Amino acid sequence: MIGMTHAHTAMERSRLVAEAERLCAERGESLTPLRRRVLELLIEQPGPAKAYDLLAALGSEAGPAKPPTIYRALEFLMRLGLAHRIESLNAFVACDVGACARSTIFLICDNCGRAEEFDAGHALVDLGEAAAKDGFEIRRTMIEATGLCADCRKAA
Amino acid sequence: MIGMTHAHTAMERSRLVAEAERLCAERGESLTPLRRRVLELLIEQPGPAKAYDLLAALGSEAGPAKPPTIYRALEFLMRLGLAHRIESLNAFVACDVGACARSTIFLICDNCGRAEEFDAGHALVDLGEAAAKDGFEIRRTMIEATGLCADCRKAA
DNA sequence: ACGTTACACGTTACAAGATAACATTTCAGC
DNA sequence: GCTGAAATGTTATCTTGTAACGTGTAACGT
Ligand SMILES: [Zn+2]
Ligand SMILES: [Zn+2]
Ligand SMILES: [Zn+2]
Ligand SMILES: [Zn+2]
Repeated sequence: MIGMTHAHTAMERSRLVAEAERLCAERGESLTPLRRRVLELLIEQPGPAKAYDLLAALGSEAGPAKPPTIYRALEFLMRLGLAHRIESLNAFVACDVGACARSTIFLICDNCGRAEEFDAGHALVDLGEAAAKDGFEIRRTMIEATGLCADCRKAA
Repeated sequence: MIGMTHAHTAMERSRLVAEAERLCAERGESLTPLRRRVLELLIEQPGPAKAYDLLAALGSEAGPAKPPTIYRALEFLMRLGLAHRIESLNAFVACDVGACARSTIFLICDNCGRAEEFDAGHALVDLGEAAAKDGFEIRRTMIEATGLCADCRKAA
């Protein structure tokens, strides 16, 4: 179900979309109406969105859109770093910090289901160095931590 | 396809299984023939194994086993930390370092597909501290990094 | 203007991954 | 032997993701 609450203010939302426009222009890619609509849907979500829920939300009177529609749009957005896939949830989120192409860190609340995109400072560097000692060259790192968010901790 | 090569020597394999026996005894859980067989299958794999490939490998003349069979065994093994799920691959591996229940780090080679379980030292601690500053209490962390393993780097 | 190419998007069909619900077996403890 | 809990078997279904091919459209060189 695609909810009514919003994770971002209207101002933040338009900032994110404007930022996406700028990035696409810079890269010579086009943020078509469909892609833009999917990005907006993602931004409006209070938390990670499932592909088939997005499909339903995209749909018209003619019924929900077909799977390739949404997966292609998501692939595009992810290629530019405008959206991320949360592997442990099979769900997608709009990038909250500005087009991370290589590595992402999410803190996922077990209680409310929200996913907070996070900048871990040195954690990534340390991991890269540790892996290098082992001969492994990291290209991309995905970190998904689960636990309790600040709000849910207060509530409990 | 479940291959013929082995990621572990026979000695390592029996050590891992013996370790699993010990852990189950300690926890009052039982490593039934089925669960043990699935663990052995995982250990024999050269890399992450897909659930349906394990099913086929489990199968008898009566055809492949049914999905719940393998998913239940995997759930058990994962609950004890004897197996891990690699989210970005929808695949499973035997634990290589001894029953990690809370957090795992994998280095996944884009070229050969192998997944190396890894101990990242301070990376996890740093992440936990950084998240705590944000009010988030981490319970479990999953890290999946992709890149080139030492072998594939040499080959290239 | 015309064909060509590249790209986005539509549509159908299917593959792959996972679980719900209920039946059956097994075996320890009474 | 009976009973209850845990493990396993079985059927059906659900969710998630892709392959393959067709259609529309705009830019490009001729
Ligand atoms: Zn991001
Ligand atoms: Zn929460
Ligand atoms: Zn482990
Ligand atoms: Zn490799």
